[in-house]
Amino acid sequence: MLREGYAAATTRRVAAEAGVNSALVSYYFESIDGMFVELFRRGAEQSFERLQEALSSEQPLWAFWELIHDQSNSALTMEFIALANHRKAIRDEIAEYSRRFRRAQVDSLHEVFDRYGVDSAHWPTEVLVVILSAISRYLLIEKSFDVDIGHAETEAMVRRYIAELEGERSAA
Amino acid sequence: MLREGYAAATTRRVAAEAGVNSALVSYYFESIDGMFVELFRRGAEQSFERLQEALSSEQPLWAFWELIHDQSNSALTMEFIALANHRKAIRDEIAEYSRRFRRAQVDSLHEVFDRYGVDSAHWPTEVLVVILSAISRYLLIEKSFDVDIGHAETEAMVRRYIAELEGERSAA
DNA sequence: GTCTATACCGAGATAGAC
DNA sequence: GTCTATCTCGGTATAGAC
Repeated sequence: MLREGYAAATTRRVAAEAGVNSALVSYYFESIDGMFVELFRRGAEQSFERLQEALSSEQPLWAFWELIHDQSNSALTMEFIALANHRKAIRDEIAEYSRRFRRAQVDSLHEVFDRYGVDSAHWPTEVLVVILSAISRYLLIEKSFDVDIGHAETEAMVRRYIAELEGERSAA
Repeated sequence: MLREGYAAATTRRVAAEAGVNSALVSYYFESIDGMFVELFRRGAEQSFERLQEALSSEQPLWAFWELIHDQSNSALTMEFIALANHRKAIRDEIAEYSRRFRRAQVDSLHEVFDRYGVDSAHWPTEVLVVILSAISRYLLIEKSFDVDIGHAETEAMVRRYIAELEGERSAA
C-alpha cells in the first residue's frame, strides 16, 4: 500500500509477499475488502495507544503535535482515506475510529488547555484540536507533492504557539 | 470519478458513457493516464479562473473562503490526489498547479491583508493562506466521512475572523 | 489449513478494416 | 475518425484434492 498504493495490494500480490497461496486471502478475510478492514483496525488500535501515551505524557501538546505531524503515520492514513472514498465497509470503519480519536483528543486536551490558562470561551478545545489536525494533515499532503510554499512559516507558528503554552520541548 | 472513484473511470466505461468505442480513448489520449491529465488540466484551468475572479472581487477574503470551502470542488480534487499518489505524470501536473494557485493566492491576499491592517510580521500571508486552506480541506474530508466534531465551532471561528477584517458578507 | 486448478471478468492496448 | 476484433494480463473468488 505504501509503495504502490492500495490498488496494488491485490490478493495475488499480498499472498505472494506472504509466501502463501492467494486462495488463503479469501479463506482468512473473506474478501479483499475484509483484509483492508482488518489491516486498518490493527493499525488504528496501535495508533490509539500511541495517542493515549502522548496525551498523558509530560508535555501533551508537544507530544500530540509530533504524533499527528509524523509523515510515517500519515501516508498510510491517506491511502486508507482514498480507499474508503468508495467502499462503505472501510468508510464506516474509518469514520468510527476518527470520532473515537477526536473524542479522546478533546477530552484530554480540554483539561490541558484549561491548565495552561487558555480561554475556552474564545478558543474551544474542539476548535484548537481541529485546527492543529488540519494544519498537520494539509502540510503532509502538500509535502508529498513537493509543494511547500508557506510550510516553514506555518510550522514555526504552530511550534511557537505550543511553546508559549507548554514551554520549550524538553529532550525526549 | 465522483460517483465511484477514479478506479471506476476505465477506458471501457468512459467510452460507453460517451457513446463511443473504447479504442478511441487510446486514439485521443494515448493512455488512460493521459486522459486523467487532460481532465485535470481542464478542471484546473476553470478553477484558476474562478480563483482570479474571487481574489479580485469586492470581498476577496469571503470569496476566497467560499471558493475553497465548496464541497463540489473538493470531491474531485480528493479523487485526483488519491489518483496522483502513485502516478508520476499526474502528480507532477497537480504539484505544478498547486504552486501556481498558492502563488496567486499569496500575491493577491498579501495586499488585501495589508489593507485590512493585518501585521504581516506576526501573520505572514503565506501562513494565513495555508491555515485557511488546511481548515477548509480538512473539514470537507471529515464531512465526507460524516465526522463533524468541532466543525460548526471551527467554521464559525473562521467566519468571525473574516468578518472582523472584511465586514459581514454582503449579498451576492 | 493449504494447495491446485479454474471460472469469470474486465482492464489497457493495438492492428487493421472501413 | 471510428469501428471490430483480439491480445495479454491480472484481478477476485470458489471447488475440491490433500
